[in-house]
Amino acid sequence: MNSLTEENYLKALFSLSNEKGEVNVNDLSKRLEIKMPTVTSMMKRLASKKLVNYESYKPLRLTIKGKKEAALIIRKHRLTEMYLVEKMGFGWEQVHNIAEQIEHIQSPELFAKMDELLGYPKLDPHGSPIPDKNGKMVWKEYIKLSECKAGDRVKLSAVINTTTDFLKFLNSRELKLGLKLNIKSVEPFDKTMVVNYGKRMSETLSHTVCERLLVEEA
Amino acid sequence: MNSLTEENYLKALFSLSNEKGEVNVNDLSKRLEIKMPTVTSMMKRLASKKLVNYESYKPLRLTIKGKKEAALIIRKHRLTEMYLVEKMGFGWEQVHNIAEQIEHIQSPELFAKMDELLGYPKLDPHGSPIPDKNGKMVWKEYIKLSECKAGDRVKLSAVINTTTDFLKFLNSRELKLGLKLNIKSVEPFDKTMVVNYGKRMSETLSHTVCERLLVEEA
DNA sequence: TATATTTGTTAGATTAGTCTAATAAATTAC
DNA sequence: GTAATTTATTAGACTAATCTAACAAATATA
Repeated sequence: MNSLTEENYLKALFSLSNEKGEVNVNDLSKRLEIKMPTVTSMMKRLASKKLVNYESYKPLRLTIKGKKEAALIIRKHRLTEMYLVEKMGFGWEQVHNIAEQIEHIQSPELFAKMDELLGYPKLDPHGSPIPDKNGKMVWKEYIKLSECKAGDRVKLSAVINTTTDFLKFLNSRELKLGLKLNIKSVEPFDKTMVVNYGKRMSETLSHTVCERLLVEEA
Repeated sequence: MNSLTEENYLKALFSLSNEKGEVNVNDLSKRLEIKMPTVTSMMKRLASKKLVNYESYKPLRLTIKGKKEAALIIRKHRLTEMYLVEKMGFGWEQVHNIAEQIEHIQSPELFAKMDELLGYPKLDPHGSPIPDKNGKMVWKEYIKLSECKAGDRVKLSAVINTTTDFLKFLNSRELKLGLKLNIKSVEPFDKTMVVNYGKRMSETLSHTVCERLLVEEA
């Protein structure tokens, strides 16, 4: 069994690897807000548990076992978020911190029950895939809204980099998953987009926002 | 903020105090399965946080503040047990270990939501009172079934000393809270009782079982 | 390429939470 | 009322998880 701390390192390493390929001690240190020497020593510990392949001065890599354990923690996190939103009535901007704690609960029964009550969902409230019981996780092929062009009609399918403030911003504009968006124009200077959707005929979205919205063909 | 470990000491001390009045280092040591020197040093820590009144060789006493914090952890535990049973479909014998973990979650919103969804329950699935938001908790005046006599008609209102095995035993006899029991006879030799209830016309209950069943006048 | 900067490791200290061994106080038994 | 037993404390060691300071390797820059 891994400690809560070890689980947090695994999860962070897993996420960073998916985000940017090679992960350094420095990257992990910044993500976890833990000093580099501490990270180095934890990497040695996780290496001794066969969860990480660690060699001095080389990029950090999870082993197959490490990836699986990380994915199963993320599974618990995302099932919890989905449960909190779907069954308890929380908003998608409220669930991260609670799930961050509940993901460490040791009880296969609890998560099996959530899964069952939710009808075995494939995606969490932010559109991210929920890894299956074996830790398998597949992202559908989305593109960023920022990569689309004027005239495109797309469906909003996932949101990434989901800070509370960003999610509150999306709430304020009634931007929800599943929504169809029409891109009216893209400002060449700053890549700001003007879109319409639902009853909103002309909403302006900054490039920063558009980069965090994942869409597919409508 | 108290650590998970500190919370467990507070909770154990609170429960032991309610069970037997004066609590020694030795009692707490046995309850937590932690050696006495460790308990002594934790008591000094909790004393420095004004949660426990500690004097060498004297019985341990929670301060008002310590009692309140302990009761609020028990509140989270019992709300969670109730939620797991009422909203997720777990059996009363399955919820203790999950609640034991979830009681440490730091999220007033989560427990407020459980409370709301449950309709502000006063009792947990075992009939124990749920402390209110101020840590106030009142036990109704129950007596042990073992203290009743032949001919009494009583209502089963709470169960105590609820190990998983005991709760499974109750399940196997269809013994649930709210049930009306008629005491047919009490064996003077070993205090075994013969009772009937529901469709069961003659069930024999050992003294050990009867001491763990709390009843009130039917 | 030599130097400066960034990144990573080693060494050593700190705190929380645990233990065992030794000792001391309190209680119980004779 | 002394001795035996139980209970409690002190002292010292250990692991997990963190830190800072110093040094070393790798990378970027001039």
